[in-house]
Amino acid sequence: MDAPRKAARVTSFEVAERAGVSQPTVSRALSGSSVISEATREKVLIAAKELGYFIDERAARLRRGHTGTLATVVICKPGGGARDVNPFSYALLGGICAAAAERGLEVLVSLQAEEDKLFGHFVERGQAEGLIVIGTTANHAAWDYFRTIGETTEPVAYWGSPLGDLDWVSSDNEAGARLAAEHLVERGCTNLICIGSRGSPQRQFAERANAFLARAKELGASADLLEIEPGGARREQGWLAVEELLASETACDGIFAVCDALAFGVIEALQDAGLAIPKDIRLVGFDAIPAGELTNPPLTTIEPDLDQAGRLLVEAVSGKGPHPSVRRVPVRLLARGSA
Amino acid sequence: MDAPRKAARVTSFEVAERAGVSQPTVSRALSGSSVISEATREKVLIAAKELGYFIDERAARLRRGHTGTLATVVICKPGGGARDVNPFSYALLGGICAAAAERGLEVLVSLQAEEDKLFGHFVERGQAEGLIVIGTTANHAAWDYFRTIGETTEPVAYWGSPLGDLDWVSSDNEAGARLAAEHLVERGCTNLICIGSRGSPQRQFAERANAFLARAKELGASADLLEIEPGGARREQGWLAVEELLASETACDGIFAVCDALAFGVIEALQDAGLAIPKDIRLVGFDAIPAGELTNPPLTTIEPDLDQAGRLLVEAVSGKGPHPSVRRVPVRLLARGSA
DNA sequence: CATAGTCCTGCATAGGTATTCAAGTTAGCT
DNA sequence: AGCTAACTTGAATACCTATGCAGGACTATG
Repeated sequence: MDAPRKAARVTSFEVAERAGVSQPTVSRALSGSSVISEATREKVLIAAKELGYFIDERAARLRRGHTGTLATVVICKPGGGARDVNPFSYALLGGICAAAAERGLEVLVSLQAEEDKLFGHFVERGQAEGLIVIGTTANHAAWDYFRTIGETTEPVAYWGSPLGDLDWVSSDNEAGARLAAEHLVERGCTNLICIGSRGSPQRQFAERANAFLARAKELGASADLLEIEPGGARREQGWLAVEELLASETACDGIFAVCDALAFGVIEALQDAGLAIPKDIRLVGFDAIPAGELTNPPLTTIEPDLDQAGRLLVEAVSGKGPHPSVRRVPVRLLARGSA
Repeated sequence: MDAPRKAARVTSFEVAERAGVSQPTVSRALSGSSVISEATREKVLIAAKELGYFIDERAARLRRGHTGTLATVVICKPGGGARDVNPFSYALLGGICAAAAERGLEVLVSLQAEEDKLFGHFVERGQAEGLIVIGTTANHAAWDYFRTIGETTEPVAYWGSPLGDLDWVSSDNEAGARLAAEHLVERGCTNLICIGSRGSPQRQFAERANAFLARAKELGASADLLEIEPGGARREQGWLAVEELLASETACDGIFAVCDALAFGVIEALQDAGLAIPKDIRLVGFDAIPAGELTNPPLTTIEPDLDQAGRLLVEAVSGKGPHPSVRRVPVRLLARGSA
């Protein structure tokens, strides 16, 4: 009873016939780049519009041999899946999409936690020319898998790879951490605590922590690391860290949390303890996720240039040459209320 | 000097040769569904693994005639682009991805604000079988465009379409708004204000506002609408609405903001005015975006079941029949601190 | 042993575009 | 007018897989 909804595709042959030219001419007229007389192109464009013709990307890509598409895998937390993604990953995804659009590339996004059929293989299956891997570093299995992928010759770029000698892009963690230290010291803090981790797989966190501690000491402040349990950076961990800090009665008037998610927990814990931010303790985060505006006080944080980040990632997988390198995205201090 | 990195693709013919069978047999062995002896399948799988063979999706899709892919367009704010997306859209995207994965579908995501080459046309160009449109309703040009798309025979589903008689899915706005009214009245509020809009294109907001006002009055409370400027639902608008409310000296002990983003502005404005939440005024939002946990107090809100939302959207574009309908996603009240 | 039936595999082809190669046309120049 | 060069177009084909169809091998049954 149901009439078949799929109208047969309009092909370039039909357009050609209507325009009174050959199929290759249609192809050339529409791809635009080729040498085609303006009159002919006009005819073809009109015929195409009249027939409602659209290039069949399936065929075009097969023939062309490439797709103009860039796959982005957002590694999710093992349990949570696509519903529990760090807002920073989404912000970064925005930067990637913007950069890809600048270059006329499409973006195929996969939010995945467990390995399965859909997990990667975009490049091998000819669906994309490059692969960008972002997301939580806490999913070891996923990172192991994508490390393997990257060790083949495929163009893969990682945001903050936790291991291997692969191309990866990240915020300029050291510069950001130094900015945080300087900001706190300038505002009179003398006893600083860095809440973070030096252990794998949080390589980025280690960079931030080390640079913060070094710069703080350089500036004459005392500075210690309060180590969180490695693997993931969640609000609860920030909360627990402050619990520990207060229990130990360590002197502290300034805290640097190596990522905003931790900082959110810090705010909560400090307020639970009746401490005022920034009066009693100043706080700086890292990542500048938008939700940082909502806390009370709003979170002062280090903001990476995500447009630049997107560009570097896209460039890394679009470029031809085998140039393994680590690229740093510039950061700035985003002063809001907490420090 | 650079050796060409692109190794020529391994084709099914090469696998066939190595396995001592024909190309069609390879195809059948790998697609799995067909009738192939176990011994032959084994041989083929081994040969494929040895050669590092992957199906060329470009060719497979051309031959097959479909792609197993679902395009999702996130409509962005005209100026902001991919970097200024409502967190709710991302949460919804998570639900869509999860639902698509359940069905073995891939998701092609496009974050776009301006109409250009990449703006849609996924289905027409044979890149996807269905199109899901989500995102801000404030981008009129974009919605106009996608309304046109939807009026052709293509399978398109919208989240909260502002116009037309198209398939669309949304939260159960009326049920949610009633829950909000009941919650506030149960807690003793008698003078309620709804901050929202009844005007197009925010059809969802109108549903929420109307249902809230009706239910509140049903319960014997006074309830009025404080209309915001239509188009977009931003924090600043919530802030301005409270300004206006306070200036008018309207009695008010409970506020329902038709979306969380507005509610964030409400919190800020109330606190600026020295009013305590929930002591002086109770507040309920709508959407349950994760950032609502961070405000002080955390935002009580209406939470739609986004897994269900994803499933409905995916189902709407995967299904065959032309069944224009509006589907409602169940909601629940997420009681946090603000009411 | 013959025949029907079942199961598996190979042959041939379609799917729609981009590109190579060659041919046709027109313009430019002496 | 004659020749060359530049420009434009068409014919044929490759890209790689999935599938309709037919045929071959093998089993079971009479």
